[in-house]
Amino acid sequence: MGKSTTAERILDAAQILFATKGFSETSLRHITSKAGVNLAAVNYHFGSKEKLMQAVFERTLTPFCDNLEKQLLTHGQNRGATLSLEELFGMMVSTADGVYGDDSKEFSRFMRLMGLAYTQTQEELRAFLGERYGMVFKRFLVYIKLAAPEMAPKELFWRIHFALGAAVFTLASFGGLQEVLQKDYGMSVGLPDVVTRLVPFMAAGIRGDVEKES
Amino acid sequence: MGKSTTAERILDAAQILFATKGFSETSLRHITSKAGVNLAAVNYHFGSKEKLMQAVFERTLTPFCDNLEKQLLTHGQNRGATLSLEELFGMMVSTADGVYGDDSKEFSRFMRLMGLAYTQTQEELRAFLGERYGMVFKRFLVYIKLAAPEMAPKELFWRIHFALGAAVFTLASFGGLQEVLQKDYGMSVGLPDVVTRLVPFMAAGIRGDVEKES
DNA sequence: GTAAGTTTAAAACACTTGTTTTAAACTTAC
DNA sequence: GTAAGTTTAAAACAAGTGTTTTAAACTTAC
Repeated sequence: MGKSTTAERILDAAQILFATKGFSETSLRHITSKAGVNLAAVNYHFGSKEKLMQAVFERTLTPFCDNLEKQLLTHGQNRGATLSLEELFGMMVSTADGVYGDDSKEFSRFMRLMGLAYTQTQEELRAFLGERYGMVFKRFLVYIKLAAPEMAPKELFWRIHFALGAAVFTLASFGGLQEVLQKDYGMSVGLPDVVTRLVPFMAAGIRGDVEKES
Repeated sequence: MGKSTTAERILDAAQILFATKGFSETSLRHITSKAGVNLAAVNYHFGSKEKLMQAVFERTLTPFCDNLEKQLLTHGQNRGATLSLEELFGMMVSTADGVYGDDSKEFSRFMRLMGLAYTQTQEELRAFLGERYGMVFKRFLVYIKLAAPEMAPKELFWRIHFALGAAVFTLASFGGLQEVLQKDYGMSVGLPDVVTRLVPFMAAGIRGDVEKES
């Protein structure tokens, strides 16, 4: 365990603390003390707390997006047919799996981090993520449109955000929900369990297996 | 505008600032300066920042829950048949409508506040809300269970939270999404428009018009 | 071994935070 | 008018924040 560099240990500690307590609620002194390094080291390696936050996201978001795009291109070209919604969302899940290996705890942690990035008001961080990864997101949206071609753009727009909300909200509050489920139902669940339920929910909602009653 | 009491002006300012910036990111000095009152007034009337947060939620959550329960009881007894998911969610919408009148901006703001209460790590606030409004929430869950009787409890638990996430996320970021829709699609929508799309989405997702593929 | 880069220790900086206190002024009710 | 309650002003408190600086020690590469 002594092999990791100071910068890596800072990133590890920061990722854990950010995910569990939020950004504003986590201090640099808390991070460095958990990492077992000196306070000055964080500014030496990253420059500021803001840049440290960006580095935490960059470290795992970059390989994730690279892998996802690779998968999208190959699967999109191999078969002339369009990808289904389930296949698209499943692709994201398997990509995340590939990046995180079987360390589902780290995966869960980063998912919560993504939720916080959306929910928490961190203007600079949001700008950074948008500028850096916005294109990948938009390219993914194109595939979703292809998977639901008969739907009006306006309707699809809202349904995508409904589905996105379901995912972000659930993953962001995953820890809390886990506790409730344990206490009230006496059941325990892991993140993969939830994700496999989440994907069909999103797909069904977007596809809209809804018969109008009015 | 000079009619409102000091306590009310503090609550108003706090509600707006909490909703837009989050809890930790909003200082008491920011609140009191926006409210145009003295800093000491907040501790005089509420005791602490934590109690102020609770008071903000209590002010609008209490009438909402009271009205909802009243509606649930009358509609549940009048007809022996169970209420459908669409009817249940529609009941929440009309209850919110009744409490907030046509001030859709305040409604949207409070929805975002509810989202933050779930997402943001505020242990004391979560405990307070659970203790104070947990029963109403559970009673509502019973009606949902009756509307989807054939589903496993665990599965239903998660689908409810998926649907909840879709609602909270969408309504909370309604203002931002409206802008995007206007800019990218040249379309404008009102809150009722979105709600009428949201209710079927939630109902379809929970009911689970999904065929298992594994 | 020398130089460059890294890490630590300790302290200080300027600033913000929630909270409390003091005294004076104001409002309301009886 | 007196008393109780309210609100303000201003200041201080103790604690925590991100950031910077200093000097010394350590590691690595050439």
